[in-house]
Amino acid sequence: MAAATDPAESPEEGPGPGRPAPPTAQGRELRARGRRTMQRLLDAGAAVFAQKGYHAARVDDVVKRARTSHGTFYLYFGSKEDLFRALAVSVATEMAALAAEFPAIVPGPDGRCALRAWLARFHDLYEERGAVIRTWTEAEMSDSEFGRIGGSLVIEFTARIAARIRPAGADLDPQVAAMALVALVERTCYYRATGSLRTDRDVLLDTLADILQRGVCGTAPV
Amino acid sequence: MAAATDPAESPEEGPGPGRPAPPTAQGRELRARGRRTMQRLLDAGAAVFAQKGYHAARVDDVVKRARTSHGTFYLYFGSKEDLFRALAVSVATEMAALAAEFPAIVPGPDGRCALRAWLARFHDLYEERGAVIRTWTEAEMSDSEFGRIGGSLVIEFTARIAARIRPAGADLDPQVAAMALVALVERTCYYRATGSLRTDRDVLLDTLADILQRGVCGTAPV
Amino acid sequence: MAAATDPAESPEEGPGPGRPAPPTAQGRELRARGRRTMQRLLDAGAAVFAQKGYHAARVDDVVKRARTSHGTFYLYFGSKEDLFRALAVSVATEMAALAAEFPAIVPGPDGRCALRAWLARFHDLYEERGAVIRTWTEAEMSDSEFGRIGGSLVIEFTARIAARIRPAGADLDPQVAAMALVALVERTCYYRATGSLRTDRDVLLDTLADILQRGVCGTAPV
Amino acid sequence: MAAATDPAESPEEGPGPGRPAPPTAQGRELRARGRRTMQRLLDAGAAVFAQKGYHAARVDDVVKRARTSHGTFYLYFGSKEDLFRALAVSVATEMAALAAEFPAIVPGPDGRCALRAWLARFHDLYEERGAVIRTWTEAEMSDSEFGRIGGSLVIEFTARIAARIRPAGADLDPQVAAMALVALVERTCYYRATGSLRTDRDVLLDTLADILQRGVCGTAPV
DNA sequence: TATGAATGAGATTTCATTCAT
DNA sequence: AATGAATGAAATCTCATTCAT
Repeated sequence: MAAATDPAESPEEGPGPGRPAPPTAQGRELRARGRRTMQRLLDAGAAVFAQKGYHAARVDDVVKRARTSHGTFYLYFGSKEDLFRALAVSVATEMAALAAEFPAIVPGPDGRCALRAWLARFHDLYEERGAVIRTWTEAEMSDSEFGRIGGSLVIEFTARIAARIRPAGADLDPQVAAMALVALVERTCYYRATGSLRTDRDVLLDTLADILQRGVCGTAPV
Repeated sequence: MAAATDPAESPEEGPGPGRPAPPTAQGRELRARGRRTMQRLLDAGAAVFAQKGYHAARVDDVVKRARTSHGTFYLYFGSKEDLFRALAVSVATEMAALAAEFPAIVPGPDGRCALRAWLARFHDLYEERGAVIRTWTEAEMSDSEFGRIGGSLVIEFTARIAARIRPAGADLDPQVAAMALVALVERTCYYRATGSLRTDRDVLLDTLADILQRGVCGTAPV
Repeated sequence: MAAATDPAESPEEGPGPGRPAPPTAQGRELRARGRRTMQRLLDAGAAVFAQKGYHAARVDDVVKRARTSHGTFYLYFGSKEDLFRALAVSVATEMAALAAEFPAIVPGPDGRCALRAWLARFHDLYEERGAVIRTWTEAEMSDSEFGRIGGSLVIEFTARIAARIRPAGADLDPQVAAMALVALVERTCYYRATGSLRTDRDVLLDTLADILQRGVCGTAPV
Repeated sequence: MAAATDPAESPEEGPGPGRPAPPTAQGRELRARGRRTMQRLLDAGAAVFAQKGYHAARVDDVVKRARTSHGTFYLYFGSKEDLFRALAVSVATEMAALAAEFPAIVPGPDGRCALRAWLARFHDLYEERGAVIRTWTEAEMSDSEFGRIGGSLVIEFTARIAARIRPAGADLDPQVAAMALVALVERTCYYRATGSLRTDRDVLLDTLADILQRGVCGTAPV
């Protein structure tokens, strides 16, 4: 025989409505040591996700690689998903910045040069950080939140590119053309990163630049 | 770079809105073997909760005592809390039935006899199933749902008793008197069950009957 | 009620016999700052235990509320249990003092008046400090040491009351009667404190005084 | 595309070399009822993998949707992976057949018409069966066996296309160009299938045909 | 005196697979 | 040919306590 408890619930410490949100250290100020540990976890996470994929990656793998403990992991990240999100947001930010600098596609050697330079930047960024992006594709299948992040990244990335394509390829649907461009560039980099495409970096970049300039402008380069 | 997944979600199998609710076997039809296993888990749960209390009880203790596995446990109960709730609801039902049969408190030997008989039934039920009730008191402190179950049990139990007390103790507040009665009877049985009160069952019952009859009717028995 | 002693006087009552006492600051001399910190921890502990119960209370909750750190907590208390014991001993002391002043239950308006005054003191003490007692009930279940403290608190408290009841209710078993009295008073205050019983303080006290005087003396009050 | 073979003809392609083949019914002769059950499992598997992805898909989901039991599942498939492989091999076969019919990319309206017709076939096949391909991408990441199957699917598919591209785009690296083509077509269909790209089917096909014809031949269509 | 960081044992829960009928 | 029940290894996460400064 029991009675109702006091309904009053920690009024001054709730970080928001709903569930109390795990007390991660991400919001707190961190000392030098803490920042180092967190960075070790981020690096280890990137490596493990890249190697095994999101689902097969074990928190145990991450903490072993970061030479720390489970307890410490959960001091900095509320969950495996939380760590992944931190990595993903960081990559998404860099990607958005890159998209903002996409050059207008114009005929001629100058246009080709600018386009190739941008493609090189994309390629190198993808080579360095693409593991997270590839993992993303996997993670999103089952998880709803990732889907939204991932989907909106593609959409935003594409929208920025579409804005630059418009003037050039007047007869193409700019949204579709931009999406096609993204598809083309992202997947070829993906194939090269995963080993399906064994080609020299410069050959790939040249080919992509050619195809894009021709495909959008409808002219052979020079 | 990823894109949004198909938002369509298993349309024909959702058991309700919100979270999908763990696929416990409690709703399903069970064969003889399954029913036996479930009963073993219920019995083991009652014993372990009684011995260690809700928080200290480990699912591991329960499955060991029921000679089965963790996997099987979660086949029948969605969580430790779920098992406890099943036990609690069962006890609450018995308690409510007992409350419904509370006799009017009236002076004289017949009234005392009926009252003592009811007290004996309560005492024996408490001795047999009280472990869950005691655990309840513990569990409710931290858990909100239990609080509601427990609180409403006390309130309902008390209300039924209050209805029977009214005619007799005209000068007492019936709600308070009923609550006092419940407090008195439940706690003395509790003290006896936990060993704080080392008294013969019959002495306890006689004393309780005396105090109640006098306290409500204001007359010495006989 | 573990013959309650002032914690300041018993630096040797460590976590158990045999083991070395934890290096807490409870025995040491404390400067003004230290005393303030310790008091903050005690206050925070009382609040958190009351709100969440013993098991659900986190050391983290306590140190956050006391605006200090984990490290500091363990400077003053050897463990979570140690903090709770400090609070419990303090309440036990007050309870023991109150029990010592329990008035003999006698018929007539003077007896009723004295009884009601004592009940009021109990009620108000319970309202202020009862949270620890309620938590106690929970902690008892799983922890053996508390069980002994808690059980002996009730036993000692009851014994003191039993000594005062004897003359009055000659035909009742005094130990049982005293235990019944404790049960009745403690639980009704509990129900009121937790919200199961929504009654005016004075109505509750009047009803309790009536029931007790009648129940023990067998006479209607005046 | 792991030189795709009809599963009915290859009963010996077990779970791996060395290990004994699981006692599935895939190699056995099946009566009408057995074939129906197996088909139900295949259909259910396709649906569940498409909806949840490989890792998040539960054997339980599959058997529920197929209205059968776990026991039955393992009568027909040695493992969850085994079911997925059966689906994948079937899709791979269709894809290989489609690749074999890729038309040479040539300038002019006839070339464009043939190209567009092939793209339409690809698009519709992807719409119908692409869920498995998308899942593949996910499964690849963590599982080594799939990695090989998936990678070789792309490689074979691309090689077949490369053979047809060579004559046309003489100045492009044919392997890279073919891979680019595959990337472009597969991903845009993917984006449309997953909802990131909301465009009319015909607009997409027209744009793709334009880009490809221009990109490979370097001429504006007509 | 104080503290942020680190720890790791141990708790709950999941789910592919096997068993017995 | 079919199935409900059982399994247990392995995964995620918690939190009282200790450490290093």
